[in-house]
Amino acid sequence: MRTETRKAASLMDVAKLAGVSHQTVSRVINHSPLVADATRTKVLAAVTALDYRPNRLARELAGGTVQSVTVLTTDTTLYGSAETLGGIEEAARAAGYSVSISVLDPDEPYSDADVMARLPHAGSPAIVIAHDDTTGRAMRALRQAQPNAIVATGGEHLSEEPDDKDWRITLDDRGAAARATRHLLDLGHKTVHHLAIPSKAGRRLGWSDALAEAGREIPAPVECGWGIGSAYEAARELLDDPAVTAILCGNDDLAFGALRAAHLAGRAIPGDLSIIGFDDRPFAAYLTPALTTVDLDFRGVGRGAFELLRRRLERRGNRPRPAWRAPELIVRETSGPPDPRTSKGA
Amino acid sequence: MRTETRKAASLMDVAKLAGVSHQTVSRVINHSPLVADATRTKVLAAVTALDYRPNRLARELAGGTVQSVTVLTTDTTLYGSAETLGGIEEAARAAGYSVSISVLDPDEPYSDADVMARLPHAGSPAIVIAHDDTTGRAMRALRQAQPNAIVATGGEHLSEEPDDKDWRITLDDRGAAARATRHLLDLGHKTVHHLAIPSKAGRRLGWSDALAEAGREIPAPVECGWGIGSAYEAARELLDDPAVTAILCGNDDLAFGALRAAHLAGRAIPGDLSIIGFDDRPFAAYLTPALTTVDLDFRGVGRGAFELLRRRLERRGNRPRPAWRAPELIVRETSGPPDPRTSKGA
DNA sequence: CTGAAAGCGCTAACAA
DNA sequence: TTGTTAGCGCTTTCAG
Repeated sequence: MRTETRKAASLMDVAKLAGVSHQTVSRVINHSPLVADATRTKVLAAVTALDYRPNRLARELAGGTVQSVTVLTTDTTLYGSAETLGGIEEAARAAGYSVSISVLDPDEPYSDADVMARLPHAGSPAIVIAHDDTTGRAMRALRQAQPNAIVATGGEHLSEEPDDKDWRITLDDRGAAARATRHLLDLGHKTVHHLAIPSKAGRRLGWSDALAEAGREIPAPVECGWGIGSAYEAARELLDDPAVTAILCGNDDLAFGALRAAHLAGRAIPGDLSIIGFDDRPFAAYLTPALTTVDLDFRGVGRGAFELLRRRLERRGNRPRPAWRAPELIVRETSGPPDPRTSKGA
Repeated sequence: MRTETRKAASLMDVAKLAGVSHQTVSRVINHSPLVADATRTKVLAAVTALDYRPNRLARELAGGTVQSVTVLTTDTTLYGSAETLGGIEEAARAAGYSVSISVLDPDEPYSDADVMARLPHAGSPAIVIAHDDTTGRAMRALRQAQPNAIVATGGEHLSEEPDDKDWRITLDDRGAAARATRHLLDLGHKTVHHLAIPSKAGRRLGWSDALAEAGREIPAPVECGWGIGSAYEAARELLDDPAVTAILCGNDDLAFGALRAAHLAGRAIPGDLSIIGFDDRPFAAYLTPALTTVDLDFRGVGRGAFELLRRRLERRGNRPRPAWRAPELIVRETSGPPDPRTSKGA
């Protein structure tokens, strides 16, 4: 049997037991060097005896010391978000910060005030994982209200501010998309189609960049959701056209759906159809055939975002140097030269 | 241009501007009925003018009113965890609570104190998403220290306490595993093999329950990790034995890996091999062939966990009645009768 | 209906 | 090296 409901010990309780002032206890807790060893020992004993643990709330309130971040996103399940969140949490915990999350409904038209209301108090630090319109808007709202306490990740398109780099972390998915598209072109495809995620992200831009640069026809991108199902439907339609020999997908889930549609349409991969995804999720290597895709280091970006935020808050140093992997095309089995015998159309 | 660094307005500021005491402002904010309409109007005007937003920290400190939960888990990426977290957040936000997360390393041998240190202060409420040894241990540590402020989800096996139901939410994955196994047996399989997730969860028990009940041979379960890769390796080995005609997998990722291995081994599905997963993740329906699996309502469980916690904290009512879907076997294309022509062995 | 006083648990600034 | 006095922004309790 344990003592169940005894109130938690406070600084005062420890001070009394140790026969010192509460301030001295505070010093010990905070590793101040200005405490005599003997005193420290006494205090520490009392701390142990009472199983004292500092109260984070009181600490933050009194000190004005921020030790927590709120992360705003629209989905805890979306791969990129989940990984980014994991990275933030990892770095935050290592630095002694706590992290709260608040998820926004992608379909809700939040006002600036709505967004602000998600924070524990005015001016409290936040990181927004920006990847769609809603999170983009949230980012801008926070950016206006508390320039110093906000950092965002993802979605290049979501801001036009030039000093962007001081408070945002982005992955160069635009460049990566261009490289992936060129890879397909180099393989001999006449053009590349695009299944787009709801985010009007760099991927879409990079894709058209590469096509334009190569002087190829730029087909209309097909708007999909985030999920497999939407890509499956979209691809079914797209594949009615035998001239479609290559598809760049906005993420691995879309590629997954496209793969399924291709299979059902009797298209051989990569002979009849090449498919490239984005994210390099764990399943990508285990699809049949294994998916060519772009590795995106969301976890690293999450860590970087936290570091950037911390530096702004603590006003020391400046932007951390990137400690995450740059996007990289992982060529596997779903991309290859178009089979001349099967290019029925065009 | 906005005013960038002006300190946030406090209750006092509002009070001054409205010409009332800060106490009255507090009443207005908290919707106390004991305020004259005229006063309320004045106050509200001041609130708007100053863009006042209450400080959650101060509120909790002063009132002793808890408005936040900490969620403990080992992985933000694992499907079950991510969904459960989403459910908790959803319910928590609706109730005006904030949610923090803290992730534990599955390989770290945490002491009870380590676990407690993850909370903002002694006695603060927590929900642990328990699905492996580490989270199970964390659950027990918290359970001892603050019986009223903790609720856990998942992993039936992780506790032996009989009054369990008062502070835990579990899904009957044991029963579901038994049903899935029987489904396979009914289809004509002699026995069913099992690819096990690291959690010694009900799934494993249900599987052996059903086999024992039917008087069949119970093969040794194959220990896998959480991921596709581990199942792929395990299945490759398992499939060397032609007598293996049915595999129940601990989750959909494992089923995914097994599917890939089966494909490479030249096994026709479901003719040569039946595979069943767990979770009914979005991709399950889009695998080729589509995966037979068990729908598990993690999100609902997350919501339920929060509700249960809240009731304990607010000491009102009792256990909420389950508002989540019971596990259900979704039969798709990977389960079928063994093809007599191909049962080379046994 | 409203205000004044006290205090949540802690840190900061100063004094001793 | 230590203690004292404020006060963070709010809620609670008690008087008016």
